[in-house]
Amino acid sequence: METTSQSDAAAPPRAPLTRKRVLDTAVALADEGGVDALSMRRIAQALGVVPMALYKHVANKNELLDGMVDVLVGEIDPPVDGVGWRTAIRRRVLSARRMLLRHPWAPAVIETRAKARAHPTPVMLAYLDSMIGIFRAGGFPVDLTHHAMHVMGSRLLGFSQELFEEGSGRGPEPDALPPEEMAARFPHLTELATAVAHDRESVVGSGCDDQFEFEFALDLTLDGLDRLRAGG
Amino acid sequence: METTSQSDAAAPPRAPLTRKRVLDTAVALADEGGVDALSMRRIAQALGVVPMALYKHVANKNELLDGMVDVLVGEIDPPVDGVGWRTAIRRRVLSARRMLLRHPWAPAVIETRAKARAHPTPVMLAYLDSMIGIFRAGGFPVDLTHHAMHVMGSRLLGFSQELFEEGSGRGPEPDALPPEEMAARFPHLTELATAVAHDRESVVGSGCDDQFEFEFALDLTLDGLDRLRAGG
DNA sequence: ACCTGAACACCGTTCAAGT
DNA sequence: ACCTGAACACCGTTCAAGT
Repeated sequence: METTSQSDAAAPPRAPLTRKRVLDTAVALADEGGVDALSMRRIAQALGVVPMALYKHVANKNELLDGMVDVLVGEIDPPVDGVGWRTAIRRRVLSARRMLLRHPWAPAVIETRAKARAHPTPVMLAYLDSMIGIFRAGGFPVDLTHHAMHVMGSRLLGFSQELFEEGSGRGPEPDALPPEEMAARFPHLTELATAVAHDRESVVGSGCDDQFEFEFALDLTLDGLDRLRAGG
Repeated sequence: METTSQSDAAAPPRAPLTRKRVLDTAVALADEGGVDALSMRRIAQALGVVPMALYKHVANKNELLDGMVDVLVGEIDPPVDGVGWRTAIRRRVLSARRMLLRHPWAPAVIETRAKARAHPTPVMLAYLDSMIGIFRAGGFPVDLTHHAMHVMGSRLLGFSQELFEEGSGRGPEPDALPPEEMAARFPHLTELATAVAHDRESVVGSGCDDQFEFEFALDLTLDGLDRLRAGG
């Protein structure tokens, strides 16, 4: 195959390769053919680039998947002011659902990413923080907000299990944010995490009691169903 | 490498290869190294068998994954009699949760399998049918049972989205059960499906209104949270 | 008729050789 | 210093050649 020109007027550089272009192309390919059909080689081909060129913008395929999830979280509508917590949460969750319907491969990828990484990306943290902020502004005390986030879990982003597992002794991740920056950027998340940690200061693990949270959510659901049943 | 013997007293045949042995080994390998580390070649190696030998017992890797999910569903405790619907559902869901904790790779696989297949395996159908049966026996009318199954969705088996998508015009699957067998083996499921179809006989699609179901579950959850908040 | 080794068309990623 | 082709160690699956 011949190049279009060998003169110094080179072929149009087709826009420089950027992280955003790589991630957007990856998302588009996954939308078309599912995540199984997604490969580094195919993304490169779609961008008219040699496979190795991608590695300048993403460390490896796992990090590419993290980046893709960030793109999706960015598609969720930002919270609206002045409408009350319930309307704000409801709109946000329905926006997240619309995003998931556009990208049916997303829940499975998010599920595996949440299990594989010790902690979520900053984009994900910002989403969770903003969601917590809505509950807090709506008059929910910290502990009920904590339960509420667990209850909403599977509806917030298509997760079925807990949002993020504990680091489980793997030690701090290399790309963890310093605590001060965490507190500054994600104040609601920090407040909640601090309250939870203080709550169980005498317990070994500083994380949530996942079993309790699961049963709390389950009982809330069963209560609701029972009420409907009794009401006819 | 030499064979242990060339005499007619052959090496112990290590138990004949069966579908169950293939699936159990696959589940064990996934438990150890995650689903990414699972390959046909590795399963074969663990069984001391040539890779192609597996294809006598599973059609391909996707069908292997379906079989693995069936193994997991089989680990959920059967329903208990004489305890009331609420206790029965609660125990069952908590048993499903324990299964998921034993196999952290399961939700992502179930998620992808539910999206890839047009309909669930008979084992999965039996699980869902039995769950519906508990609600019905507990006095829930069919339509409320329908909503309840959607509400419980993500807790029933770690699904986040709808349990199974509509066939979406792909036509009947080759391995679909004939309607009479469906009705005989899964009576509750059939009753519910019939009621739903009748409900929307004037609508084109015969499936559920997923959007309605999602909002129903969301509002049930929000009602419960609001009640707790108001109660202090 | 049954089984299986080699082969095919892929993968993600490394690395040394080019510019 | 930067970029990249070939190569490495894998995949799932086909298929023809063996018994």
